[in-house]
Amino acid sequence: MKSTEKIKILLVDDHQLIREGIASMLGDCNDIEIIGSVPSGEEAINAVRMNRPDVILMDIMMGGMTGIEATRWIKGDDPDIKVILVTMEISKEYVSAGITSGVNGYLPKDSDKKTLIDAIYAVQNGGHFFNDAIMKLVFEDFYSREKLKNVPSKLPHELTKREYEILRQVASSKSNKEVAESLFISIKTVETHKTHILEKLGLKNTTELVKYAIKNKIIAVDSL
Amino acid sequence: MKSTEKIKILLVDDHQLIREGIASMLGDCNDIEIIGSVPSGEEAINAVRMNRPDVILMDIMMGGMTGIEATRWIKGDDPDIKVILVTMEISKEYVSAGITSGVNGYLPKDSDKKTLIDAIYAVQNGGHFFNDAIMKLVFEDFYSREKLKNVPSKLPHELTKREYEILRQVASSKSNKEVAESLFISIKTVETHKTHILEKLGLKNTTELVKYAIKNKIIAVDSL
DNA sequence: TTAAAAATCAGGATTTCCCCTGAGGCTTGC
DNA sequence: GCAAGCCTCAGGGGAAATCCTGATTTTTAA
Repeated sequence: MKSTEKIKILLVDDHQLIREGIASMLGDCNDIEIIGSVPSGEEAINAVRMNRPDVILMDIMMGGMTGIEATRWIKGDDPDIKVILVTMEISKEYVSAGITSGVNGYLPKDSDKKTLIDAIYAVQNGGHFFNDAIMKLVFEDFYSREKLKNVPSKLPHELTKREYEILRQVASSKSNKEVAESLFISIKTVETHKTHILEKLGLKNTTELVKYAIKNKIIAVDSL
Repeated sequence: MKSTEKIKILLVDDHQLIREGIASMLGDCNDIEIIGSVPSGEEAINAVRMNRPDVILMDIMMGGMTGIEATRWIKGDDPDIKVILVTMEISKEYVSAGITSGVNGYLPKDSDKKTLIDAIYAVQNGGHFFNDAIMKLVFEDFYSREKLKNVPSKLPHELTKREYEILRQVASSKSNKEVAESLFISIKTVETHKTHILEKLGLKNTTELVKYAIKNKIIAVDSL
């Protein structure tokens, strides 16, 4: 990039207030130009095709497509476009997923102006930018993983042992029939158990049951 | 620990100069008492059995036994004794090895007095202490590993935008009917899309689709 | 001991899912 | 223009899931 050219920024966030806040933060910066401001990942993808930005500042949690998903899409079209994810709360899962999808930076929404501009310059120059809180988060995750190798997971006995067994199998994408065969019981019994499980946990259907199982570490997500 | 009792420290380093340097740093601290000062890991283990310290400040690289090895021994006898490793240079291997063997803190030798005392208090209160350089080191390692994961994949857009929209909604536990209503299209269309999605992604049914969506951060697990 | 909870199963009704074939309209790229 | 891909919809059918009521046996807990 020639030094005379401004860094072109695209803002993506479903809250207009946030977008305008960032825009005003960057307003008096001579080297930076905001070329677009859209409220969703879908529109971001379109905007990028219309007018290619250098750096995208994007929220993670948005109405439709997540920032992660949009990043993957955009990077698929043009890997040289830099993406900085901006988020309310930082969570380890999203940091690592973000890095895997190729984001170049990660900022909390309460970052100050200097941090924001530093981040933009850093990614524009081919580097990456993750603030201390995020590095700390990744470290804490590393620490707990290294330290807590063999800790037996305990979970509240909301469900009976049998129900728990059914839950695990159903969440592993087995059909009622397959579960029945695997446990040598009737399909009708499986159905009854399943009804009880959904009742007890306040869930609607099997898909919510899968999410419950993943959330509570009853099954692993990578089992695919 | 009663607040009237001092924190009992054991110093372990094969350089007497270092031990005395640390001792003098902690000399005027009323809450801290140095109960021992030994030049090797072996002697540290003996010293611990004679007179139990609360916190051990130990060098990593020593003549015989390393600080890592000594930590493992000591923690095997009494896991409640806190260990802070002190080192000349930081290296990723030693940080991770240290954490695995249960150290509670990790300091470079050029730490100032305040940092040293902060670290002692932190581990004494059940926490851990790793300075910024070490967290950064771990993060950079994490970053490069995560980023490498992405390089070979480089997968094209497997799904169309519409299919992603369907996928997102289905994975959010909506029924075909609900998805159809939300998008103002026919249930039959939703079914067609869904069939295509399952085909393209090599999935069996809706539960696997949910897991795929979670794994790829298309939906969040905590949306329950 | 007795009551409650858990685990098992059935019949029947209704809905939803999944798959198949086929097809019309639409935009995009060559 | 024309092929290709995408989005839309339909009919039909089999499989599966969901929901209901009701029941028996075993296990657990009060």
